[in-house]
Amino acid sequence: MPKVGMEPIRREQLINATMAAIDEVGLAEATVMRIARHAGVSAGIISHYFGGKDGLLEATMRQILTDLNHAISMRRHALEDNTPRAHIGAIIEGNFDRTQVTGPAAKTWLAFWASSMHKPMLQRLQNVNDRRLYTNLCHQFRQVMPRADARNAARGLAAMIDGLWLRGALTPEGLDADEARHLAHNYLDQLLAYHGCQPRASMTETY
Amino acid sequence: MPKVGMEPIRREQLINATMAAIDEVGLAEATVMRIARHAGVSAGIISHYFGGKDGLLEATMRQILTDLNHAISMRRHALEDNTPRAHIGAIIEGNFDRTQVTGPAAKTWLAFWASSMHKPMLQRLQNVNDRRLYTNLCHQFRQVMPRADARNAARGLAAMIDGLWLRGALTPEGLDADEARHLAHNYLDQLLAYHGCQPRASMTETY
DNA sequence: TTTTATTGATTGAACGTTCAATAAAAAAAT
DNA sequence: ATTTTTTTATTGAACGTTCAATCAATAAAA
Repeated sequence: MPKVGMEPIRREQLINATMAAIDEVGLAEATVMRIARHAGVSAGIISHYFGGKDGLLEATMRQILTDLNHAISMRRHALEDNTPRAHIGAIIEGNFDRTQVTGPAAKTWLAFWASSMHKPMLQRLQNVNDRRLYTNLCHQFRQVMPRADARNAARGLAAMIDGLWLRGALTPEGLDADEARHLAHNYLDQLLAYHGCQPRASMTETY
Repeated sequence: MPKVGMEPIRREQLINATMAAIDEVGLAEATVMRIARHAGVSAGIISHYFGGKDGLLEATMRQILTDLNHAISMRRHALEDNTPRAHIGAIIEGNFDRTQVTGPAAKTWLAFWASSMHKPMLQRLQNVNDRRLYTNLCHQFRQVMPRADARNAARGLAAMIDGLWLRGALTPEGLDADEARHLAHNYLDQLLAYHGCQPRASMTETY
């Protein structure tokens, strides 16, 4: 079987297998053997390509964060108008991208989040991502409200997004992405309404 | 050392030691030996009083949920007025009780939450607690808004509370409980304002 | 003397990592 | 074209470690 140029293929296989294994039995029982079996390779190959289990887990988390940021920036670059509402809306939409919220990636993300409390490397990755989200939100809010208000709006919306995400990952039925987006957008409307911004044309209900 | 009636004392010691160990090194590395050392006893005693490590972890999660519910219902019974706003406010305050949000209990709670995804017993405990919070919020909201709105308000506020909680447990500095309460209360005000309720006398800022 | 509480060495299972062996593909030599 | 050599990719058994659970031994209290 050995051909040249297997490395990128195996890396992708193993990262996907890691998410599948964590989705299946959780991080604690996602052993190298189980992950390798998912990818259809032997256990030893993990150390060969990732230096060890920790390297594979780190690479998997990087992949998830990369995908998430990609989903967000794609939507932001596709915007027609440059209003803060549009940008923040795109951030919300990106966070609730179907590929992110459904399936193995969501549970893997939550598992890593919890694990990052005591693993410095994961914590670092988490922090960088958190700060980017906060900074982006803050920058947009500051264009329509004072700085102190913008900071609180950014923190509130970030908490709302995470809360919806986490509840979605935990409910056995999985996240109702539409409802989550609805709640986040309405919260955004409420935050902006206090500063004289018009709500969107559609979806002006109260909840 | 052996005296009669040690059981309740040891159980409490070991549950507290479990939280301390999880706070220190995380659930994955909270071994029975480390927990026992924290409590100043030997490892074997855990199986004696809890039937095994799983029994101790389950008892610890029960304790945390009991404490949380206690903090909430104490505040609700101490209310002077019976308005929905007051009750929901008490639920918020209870959730951000200092003893809950600070220290070992918060990180232990988050660790269990993540772990509950793949451990049926923990998931059951989590579900019961979640449903109680949602039911209580829903019941209060329904007194001032239509049922569909109340359901969404309850889900939104529950997500907000969890999001603030989780972000607090993960930030190295710990949760700023005052800011979290502030954000949650203002979100509550916004939810109620749409249905003709007056905001609280104080704290009518926008964020 | 009997009961209750506790210890800690031992056991067996499970884990991540390592590495010599293997096999296929690619390159070089004939 | 065929054969030989080299390189690359992969395996899986062996190793050392770590963990939870067990239980005979022990010691204090009743």
